[in-house]
Amino acid sequence: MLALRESALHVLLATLAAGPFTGWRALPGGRVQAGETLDDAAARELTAHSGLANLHLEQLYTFGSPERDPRGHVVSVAYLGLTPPRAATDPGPAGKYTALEWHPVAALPRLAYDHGAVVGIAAARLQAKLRYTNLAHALLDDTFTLADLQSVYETVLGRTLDRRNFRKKILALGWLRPLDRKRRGPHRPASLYAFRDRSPREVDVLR
Amino acid sequence: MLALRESALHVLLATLAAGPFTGWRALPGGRVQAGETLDDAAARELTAHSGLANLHLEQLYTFGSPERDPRGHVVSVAYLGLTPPRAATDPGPAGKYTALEWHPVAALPRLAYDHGAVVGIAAARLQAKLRYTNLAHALLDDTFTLADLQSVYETVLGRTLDRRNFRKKILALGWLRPLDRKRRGPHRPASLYAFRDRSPREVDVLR
DNA sequence: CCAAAAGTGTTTGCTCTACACCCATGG
DNA sequence: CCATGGGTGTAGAGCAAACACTTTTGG
Repeated sequence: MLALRESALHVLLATLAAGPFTGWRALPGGRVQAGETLDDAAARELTAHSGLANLHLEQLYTFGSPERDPRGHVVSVAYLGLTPPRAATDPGPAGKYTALEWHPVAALPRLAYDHGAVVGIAAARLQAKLRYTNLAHALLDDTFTLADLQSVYETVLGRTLDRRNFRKKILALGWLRPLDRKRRGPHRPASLYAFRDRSPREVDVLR
Repeated sequence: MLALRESALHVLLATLAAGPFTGWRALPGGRVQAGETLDDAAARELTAHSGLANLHLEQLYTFGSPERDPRGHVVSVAYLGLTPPRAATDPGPAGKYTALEWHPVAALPRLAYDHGAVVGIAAARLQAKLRYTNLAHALLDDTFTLADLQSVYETVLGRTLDRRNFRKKILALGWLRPLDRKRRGPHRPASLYAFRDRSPREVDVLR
């Protein structure tokens, strides 16, 4: 589960209460139940642990090296989840974990199993898909300013973008619907926007 | 396993000798063995059935719908394999299959399980990666002409490309090493090329 | 000498990039 | 009125697309 908090990429980590890595941090997860789709299992596990629901979840990669779990040969199907800011608060302890907390990806503790590598692959996938899809919607609340949206791109891509060029390009894509509302604040109010459509769209680029 | 034969995308299909889909066509595969990586298992199965070895193999997607196999809940990790023309001959019957044959993807028979969908996802992945990686090397023999290479792109992308622009762009990438040999034929001989490096490279494009 | 594929440059339009100033609001 | 972030246009460069003729060989 990835989210942006204070302009930094964060990942939701669990503290393990049992097993060979007791006390270590790891990605939350669980087993597929009989008669259940992999997608369903990922959504069920996520909701059970964190209360988060209805978020973007997509299959990431399947890990099956025999030595990844000291207890035996386990195959794990990793999922990439994305959370908008309003849902990205620490859920606290739940079920089999003694804690569930957001950690900045740039400064992670050592993770149990091969989960450190999993986070790296997830971040790379997010960065790649942001370049050619409308996936940014999954990291934003329903309404947002263009500055918010630009911040998503800048944080994930790891560099700054020219504000005028960004606005031109992103508006030309036609993905956004301008709202009649403004976000008030200490300075000039910013126009609010929403995505017209959250279903996947591909494009030729935001470099 | 995908390959290009006579300028058409083909897939290697097995004819099942047992099970609920006896006589149907399906993608060749098998079970992971104890102590074995998923990648290793894919390579082992491929070699065992077809004698093909040392080819491009990458994880494609993991399928786990409970209803995909009538015998029970099976999770399959699908791999995308690519074969150069010289290896893409029908391997004939082997092991648990009564036949192993290349079929054009454009006119497939009905496949067992959900394998029809798997082939569709594989073709889409191939098309996407051809656009931004040097993956074409896996579909070509060691030496080839620029016309051969252009044909790979045209076949997989499904449209024709301007010969002059194609040559300019592909040579500008620096991926190719010109050889001192020519391919003789009924017409003007064509210069032969090889890939300098078959390790994965990404680029901004061949549209 | 004919058929067929190989080989090669230039022009045009478009897209991306770089860049600076005024505006609206809260405090 | 001041500080701060919001909002906007244009000019130049680089890239992609369109396009036709000559060359080389085998038969």
